[in-house]
This record gives sequence, structure tokens and C-alpha cells, in this order.
Amino acid sequence: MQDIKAILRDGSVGSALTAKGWVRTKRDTKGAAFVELNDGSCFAGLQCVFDNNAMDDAAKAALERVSTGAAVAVKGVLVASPATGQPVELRAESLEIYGESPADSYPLQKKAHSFEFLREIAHLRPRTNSFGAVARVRHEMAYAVHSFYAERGFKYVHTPIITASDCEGAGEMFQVTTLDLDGIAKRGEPVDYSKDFFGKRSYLSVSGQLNVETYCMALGKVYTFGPTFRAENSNTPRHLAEFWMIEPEMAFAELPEDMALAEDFIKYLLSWALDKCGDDLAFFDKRIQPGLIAMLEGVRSSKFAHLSYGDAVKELEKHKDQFEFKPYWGCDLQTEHERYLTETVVKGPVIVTDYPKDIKAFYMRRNDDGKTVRAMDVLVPRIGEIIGGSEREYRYDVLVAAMQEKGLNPDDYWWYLDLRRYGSAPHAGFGLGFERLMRYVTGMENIRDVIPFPRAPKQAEF
RNA sequence: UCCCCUGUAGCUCAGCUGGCAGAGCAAGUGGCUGUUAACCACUGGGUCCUUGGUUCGAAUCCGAGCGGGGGAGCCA
Repeated sequence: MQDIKAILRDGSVGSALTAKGWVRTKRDTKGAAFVELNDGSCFAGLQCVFDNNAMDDAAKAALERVSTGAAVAVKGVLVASPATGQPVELRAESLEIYGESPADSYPLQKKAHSFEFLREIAHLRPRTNSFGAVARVRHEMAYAVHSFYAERGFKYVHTPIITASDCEGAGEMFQVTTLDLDGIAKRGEPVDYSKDFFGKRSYLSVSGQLNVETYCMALGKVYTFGPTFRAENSNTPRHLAEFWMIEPEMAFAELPEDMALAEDFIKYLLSWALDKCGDDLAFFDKRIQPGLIAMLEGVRSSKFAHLSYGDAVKELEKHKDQFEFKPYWGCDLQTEHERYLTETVVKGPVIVTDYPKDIKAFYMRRNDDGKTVRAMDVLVPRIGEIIGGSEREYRYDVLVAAMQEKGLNPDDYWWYLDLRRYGSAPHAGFGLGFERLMRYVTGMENIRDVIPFPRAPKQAEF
């Protein structure tokens, strides 16, 4: 059986076929009924026309029971459509109903719904235009990620989701346990983690980077792409408690190659979307974010600007009255600063490099000035930080000193430090938040609307 | 976690200085029409988020709680 995408693409006028899908709308007229059928294979639906004079009583009765949301099969002949709105349509000959969808209770109506409302029915929202389009683009972007790295000889490494090290250095972690916490609390006993499943406290991973570095030091070019978890109580349109992250890592590479990879990567993904998701992007451009396609095309053919942190601060200081937080050398760049740089100064993607060591992670390569590290953040308009990365500190003594400076215990990182003890080499990588990329590509505002089942504080239904 | 806004019909919202609960859309019925965000008429539809208070009287004013949105922080 052909899906609707194939029918619309390959179907020849005059051919008999069966289409299966879910009814978006039914419009009745005296002479005919029009059923728009969508099966999710593409943005467009197939208009099925039921001629009242050509239907037997069984078909008429079946059509009576069809309403928005019903799952049906329509058998008929593909014909050129006499009306504008669609080049072809299905002249229906019979109708089979798999599942009715009572109109008085089905939550999706043939009208626009707010995204807030649709979040409350996340099990039904993929049946809408917006979420169908998001799902298709999300699939293409995931495919493009693997394609990009495969073309460049990177190996996909599956880093663990459960970790027993609480030192991944990126935020609050969710604890994982099989202990009977209720019973322990009831009995007033202390918690003995040596009796827990892993014999020690364990968590959901906040980053695959430390693990993927181990494979980087063996396979050279690697990446990980999987879910990560942050137990931060952050409630914003750009944070999730469970999100997907892509983290490449390259051996024998320094910061410039890291930046080049990041730029190529983003352009590759945007190009892929432009090339393969035309209908869906056209919808986003029309209804969600006007100018989206022109923006994506602009970025694809642009050169990312480069700016050192020092120069960025100098630029911000020139306009300091515009900011709530006054910029100064050593400050962490605030959201308002990042957006000013990318939206007003550069008006496009910009890579900011060489941040002060005190505001960045311990594993970043220390510059010779003793004050900065070889870090880079890619900032894009509307989204802000989409990529954070760095060249890694590969000198054992410098890395240990950096840990101690930040109050970390090197013993906790024994296996990570072993990578610097045995055959250490320069390497660099970054992390790209997949849902932030999705916000960028689709123009969707809230990150909860670009992942099928969002996990955020107080939000884990479905 | 902090700041601001918000919670009224299935959905989106109006409801003024406190005085009988409203509209559009959706749904149901009828009509019209190769329709396509269909159109016209009629009908049904409410724990005004919860809780405590003020008042003769609270959707409306005040307190507390819960939910939703936006901004900030944390970050990807």
C-alpha cells in the first residue's frame, strides 16, 4: 500500500488505489462529501470525494459515522481535481472505518489550538499540522546528524545513561536507586548506598563527554547522540530536564578545527532541512516564524563571525547603558549580552572564544596567558547559545591543578586522568542541544513543543 | 529558585467602581453549496482553579495554595 506522500508524488491519474489515514475534516455538500485524509507521511493530505449519487446505502451510512479524527481506508480512483487547492484527489468508491472518533468528545477540533492546550493532550497533538511537521523535521535532523558524522569518519559511541560518578561537572543530577526509600524512611534507618543496585550512589548522566573522550583517545573521531538529564529547577522555553545532545570529540584537533566542525555541522543540518523538509518548513515559515526559510538560507551561505571573549566584552562595554547587567572582563555573558552580540552586532551566528578560566569547566585547555581557556560558544539569533565546546586540557599536571583550583577531588576522576597519563593527545569537541537546534530550524518558540514528550519540573505526564 | 502576567463553556477570550454568566469558534439539528480555516439559521452547553476571609450580596476585593505563560538565573 502506498502512503499519501507516495500517492501525491508518484500516483498517476486514473489509477485505482486505497489510502489509509486519519480524517482531518469532512465537508458535506448536497452532491458530495469531501474528506481530507492525512496519514502523517507528509504535510499534505489527500482529498477524498464521495459522490452522493455513486454511493450505496452502506457507504452512506459509513460516511455518516466519519468525523474529525476517525481512522479510515478509502478505496477509489485518483483523478485530477477540478477545484483549486489540490492537483489530484481520490474519487472514492468505498469507505472502511477502523476507528470512529466521536465528535462531541474528541479534543482536536477543526480549528486552531494553542500550544499550551496541546501540551495537555500530548498523546493527540502529533495529529495536528504543527506537531506532525515538528516530528518529521525532528526525524530528518536526527538522520542528518548521523549522516554528517558518518561522511567524516566519526564513530558513533553509545555512552551510558546511568552513571555512578557524580562529577560530570554540568549541573544537578537525578538520582537512580532501587532502595526501598519509603521503608527506610518509615523505619528511620540511615540510607546505606553500599546496598543499592550499583553499590554506590548512581545518577542519570548530564553529559556523555567524559565517557566519549575515552573512545576519542582510541578511535580518533567519535560522537555521542543520546538523552541527557538535568535536575535543575529551570522553567524556561529553552530548558528541559530530559533532552538530547550531540557531542563530537576529535583527537589531534585544536580549537580552530573544533570551530570549523561546529560551523560545518550547523550548516549541514540547515541545508538538510531546506532540502528535505520543504513542505514542513513552508508551513513553519507561513504560520510560525515568518522569514524562517530566508534566514536558514542566509545562514547556510554565510561565514560565521569569530569574536574573542575579550573583544566581545569591549564591544558590549560600548553599549553598556542598554544592559541590565553591566558587562566587564571576567563576567559571565548574560542572555541579554549573548543576544545583543548575535542579533545586533553580528546579525547572524557568531562564535565567541577564549573565555576567562574562572567561568568555564575544569577540562578546558588553559591558554598561555594564564587567564583564559580555549572554549567556544556558538550563539545564534533568537536562540542564544546553541553549542558549547572547547579544546580539552590534555596536560596531566595542568588538568590536576585546574581540578584543585575548582575544589574537585582528582581521585574522583581517576579514569579520566588516566587518559592524560597514557598516550595523551590534544583533542577538542562540543555539545549541541538537539532541541535547541529544533527550535532554530522550525521557528517554534517553546522547547517543550519540539520534543514528543517533554520532561520539565512538575511535568512528566504521558 | 526569584520577578511579572494569568486561571470564566470543549477551545480562544470578554465580563468596568461588587448586584441574574457572555461572545466567537467547536458540537447538535435544519438549510444551502465542488467543498477546502466552507457558509446561513436555530439549539444545547458553566464546581467562574481550590481554599479561607471581607460583604446584605463575590467571577469581580483581600490572604494562602495549586496550575499555566513570559522574563531572569543555571545551561545545551
